[in-house]
Amino acid sequence: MKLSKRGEYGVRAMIDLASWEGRNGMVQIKDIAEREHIPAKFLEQILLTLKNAGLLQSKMGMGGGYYLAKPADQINLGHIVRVLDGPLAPIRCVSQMAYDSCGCPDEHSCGLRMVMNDVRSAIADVLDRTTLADITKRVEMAHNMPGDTTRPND
Amino acid sequence: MKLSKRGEYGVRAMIDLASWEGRNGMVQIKDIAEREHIPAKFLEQILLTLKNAGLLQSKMGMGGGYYLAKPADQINLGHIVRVLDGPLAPIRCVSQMAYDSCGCPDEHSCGLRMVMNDVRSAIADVLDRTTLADITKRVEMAHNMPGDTTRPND
DNA sequence: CAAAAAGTCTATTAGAAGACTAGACTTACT
DNA sequence: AGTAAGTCTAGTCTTCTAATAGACTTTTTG
Repeated sequence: MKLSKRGEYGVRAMIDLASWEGRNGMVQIKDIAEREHIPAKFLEQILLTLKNAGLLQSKMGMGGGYYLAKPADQINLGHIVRVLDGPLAPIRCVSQMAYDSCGCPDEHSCGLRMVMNDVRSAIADVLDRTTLADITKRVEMAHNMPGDTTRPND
Repeated sequence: MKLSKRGEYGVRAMIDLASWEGRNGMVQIKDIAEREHIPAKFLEQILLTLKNAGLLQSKMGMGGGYYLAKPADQINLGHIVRVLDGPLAPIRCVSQMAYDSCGCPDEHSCGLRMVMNDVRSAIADVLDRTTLADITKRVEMAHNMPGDTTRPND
């Protein structure tokens, strides 16, 4: 159940980009790489993928860089993660974007499928409802008031 | 965000085992392997792991086999998946059982961490609340009444 | 126009993880 | 003794991950 480095770096970069929205959001790869501690060449690939998926735009040449293709409140994390890490579904037989039979005799009465469908929904609920704007807002709040914003479990 | 084959096979096998609870729940590896279409040698390893984790018990020799170490309503899927696939957390900095710093300057105000913590909770909520007994009940119900028990998305 | 500063694109690679497979060994029943 | 189970260790083959390298294109600016 884990997010790859590509996914992690991609989301980090998008959050970084979102934080520059408004005040001329043009940002260079190497600046993001430095701030977020991401290998620049790897980040390059990731941002390109995100661009091809329509989530980013860019400008070449001096003074160029990347910027969000849409306002931060219209980009959700589900989209970003799907582009970089593939389907959210833990198992292909409950995925819409990459459905594949898991070979059980009757999907309708497959116990594993029922639960994994619930898991998929739970993940998608969180990720699809959370926009980059939501995150920058939460980060903002965490800076203002100390106290735990997360509760590690598991 | 995906479940490995080990995890998938393990859960399938446990559900299979649970369905034999009561009527002398002793089942052989190769029977499970056949019913669930799992390579027998691979399943062997998986069941052994599950046994060492205290979720299964077994008996050697003729007439032997595996059976649940506890009643089906006291075994939840979260436990099974953690044993076979490791932490549910998508990223190590929100995992209790395998915490590791993700290297961000301040975890308290890390946007990625906040969201991934929500995801972890969402996954754990589903998996930790669902027992093998719940599943066999749902499967039972699905057999009785047709109609969709799942709603594929994503 | 040349140089520099950006992004673009393709290929390669070292290592790890995933998904098995093989085979020898142990225990228990008949 | 023989057979039917589970136990345990190791090995293999393939795919994926996480980079890295390097050549190329576009744009600005001196």
